[in-house]
Amino acid sequence: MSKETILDQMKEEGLRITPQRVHIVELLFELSHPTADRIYTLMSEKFPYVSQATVYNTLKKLKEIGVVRELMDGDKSSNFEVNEMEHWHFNCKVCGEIYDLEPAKTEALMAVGTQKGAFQVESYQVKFYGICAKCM
Amino acid sequence: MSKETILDQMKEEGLRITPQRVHIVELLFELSHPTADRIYTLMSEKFPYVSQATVYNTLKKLKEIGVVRELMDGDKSSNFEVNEMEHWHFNCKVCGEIYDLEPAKTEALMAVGTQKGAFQVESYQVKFYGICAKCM
DNA sequence: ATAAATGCAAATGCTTTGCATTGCC
DNA sequence: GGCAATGCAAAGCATTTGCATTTAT
Repeated sequence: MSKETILDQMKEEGLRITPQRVHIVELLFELSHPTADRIYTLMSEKFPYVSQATVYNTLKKLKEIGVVRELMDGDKSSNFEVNEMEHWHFNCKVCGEIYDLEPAKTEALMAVGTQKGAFQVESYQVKFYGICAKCM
Repeated sequence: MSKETILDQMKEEGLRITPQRVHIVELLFELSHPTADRIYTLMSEKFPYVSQATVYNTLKKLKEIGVVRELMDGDKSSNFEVNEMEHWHFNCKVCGEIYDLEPAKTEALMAVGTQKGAFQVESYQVKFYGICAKCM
């Protein structure tokens, strides 16, 4: 997915293309799993008067139209990423970095989810925790 | 794991056994993946002056000594469970209920986590989202 | 006796909301 | 021109913290 694809998608969904929104999309491509606050901080360099509300609301809309995913990890603040092809995540407990991993066969996972035959699985989330190479 | 096991574990770790804590442990066995607030509400029936701080702090300590697990799902408040044998979860998006599932072969999952040979995986989390039988 | 746990209230941190103003389409 | 997006401030919610009092050991 490219910046242009996302902007097109936004137009299709009736969202307006503002300079702030364009820059949020750009930052989503430049950064690795940024938080809303990290985006806000970097936004401020280019748009000194940008508000957190704009960042949060924009990310929410982008999530709603399906071009952005939110990675939620409880008490910590959410991380965001462009909704590319499916993948899993590895969270380093030392540096906090989030790494992308190739997914295992999804059919196998879905089968687990559907065990007992009573669950209509729409999605699942797999997250690994540990220590990354840099921190070992 | 039984209530007594947990209380023993608490003593071993130097935690004091108070009536409030005993009841929190009992509720953890009676309820299905309760939130801190749900525990607090039910606590109030038996201990009208219990505070949220007591519930939150106790759950935190129980987590620290490893007898309780916290299921975190982002913006929503956390759910808690006794740390029994490993299992996965299914979240129903209609009723919000959390169901326990048998885990698939963990070795396979660990292997995915260790792909690229650079991650020391300590734990992982698998969660399914969808609609449960009751809600279909 | 003493160190930890409790209850209360205030504080925190992330995110959302209300509202007047601005600016895309 | 009309309606959505912005910026600002205030509100919301879950959770944590400080502190004086109580209580388990």
